[in-house]
Amino acid sequence: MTDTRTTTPLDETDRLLIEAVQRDSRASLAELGKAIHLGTSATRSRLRSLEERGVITGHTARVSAAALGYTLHAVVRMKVHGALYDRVADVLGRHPQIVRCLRVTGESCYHFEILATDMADLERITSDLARIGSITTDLVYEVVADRPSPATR
Amino acid sequence: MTDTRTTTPLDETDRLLIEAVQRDSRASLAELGKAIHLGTSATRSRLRSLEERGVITGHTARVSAAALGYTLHAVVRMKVHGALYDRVADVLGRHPQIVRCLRVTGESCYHFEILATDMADLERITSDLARIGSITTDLVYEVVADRPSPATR
DNA sequence: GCCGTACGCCGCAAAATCTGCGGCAGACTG
DNA sequence: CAGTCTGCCGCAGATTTTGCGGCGTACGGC
Repeated sequence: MTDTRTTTPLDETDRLLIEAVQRDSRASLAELGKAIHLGTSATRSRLRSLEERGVITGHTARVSAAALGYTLHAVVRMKVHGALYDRVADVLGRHPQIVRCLRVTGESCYHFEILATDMADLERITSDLARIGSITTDLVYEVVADRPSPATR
Repeated sequence: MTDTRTTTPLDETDRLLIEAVQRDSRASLAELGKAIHLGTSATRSRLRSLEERGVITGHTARVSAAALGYTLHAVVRMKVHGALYDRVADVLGRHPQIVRCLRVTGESCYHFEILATDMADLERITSDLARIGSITTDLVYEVVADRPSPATR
């Protein structure tokens, strides 16, 4: 659920800070501060504020799926059967390898991205999905781009 | 391009460390160390090793697209026309709001995820894509799940 | 069995960073 | 013009990071 509270809008400095911390979330406050031309105290208070307002929702490491042993990466589109919408959450709970799930308009009701160690592993997950909707599975050759949301106009 | 160097495989401690730093990449070495039952020195050397081996590819902040002013989130599937494959990189260069691009098997050759401030903004980008392939655009109602790759079996 | 080497972890001390707080300047209000 | 509020600075103590020496275990050669 998206938080729609109305808070102070982001100023240019906030946006620069967001881009800096998207580039390297383990950077020190001094380094982040350099990017926004502020001292460490002000940088810290802005960072805390962005976190508390829900603009920054967390700090995470980007990890190579291949290095973790996932040789397959699939995109699955699904049209849910009948009234089985609430079953989606169950499936997500059962399969942490479903790393992304979007509810969308159009022909398919859901888009999934799945990581799998091999075909059997992938089929184990897709067959579970197929119990609640009709699916189309595409394999990913290459992640061409995966980048942060642009924060500055 | 995926790095396919053969390096030492990940042990259980590496995988625990990966999960810890996926949970909070701004955590201190002491905190991360607690999760893997090691001191700060050992934690640091393992973290550095994972980074150097390309297992951890970076540390980044998760940011709410809505808070940045993106009211629309779209998924676009595209079948490239003729020999226009190399034009995809150009389009990605022109539009930072295309936050994800996957090259896939099947009917569509590419999957994109696009953030837009409004319909006009979205159309500006999709019409650029439409110049190199036939596209299908779905809007995202909700990001149901977006989580890190599972590192432990 | 016994040495030599390599690897991974510990612990230390110095440097860097974080944290909480007081103070100050500019904006806005009555 | 005084009062208040907001946002930034800078300081000092606490915490964290960093680089390095040392130790124990595993492994291979002899």
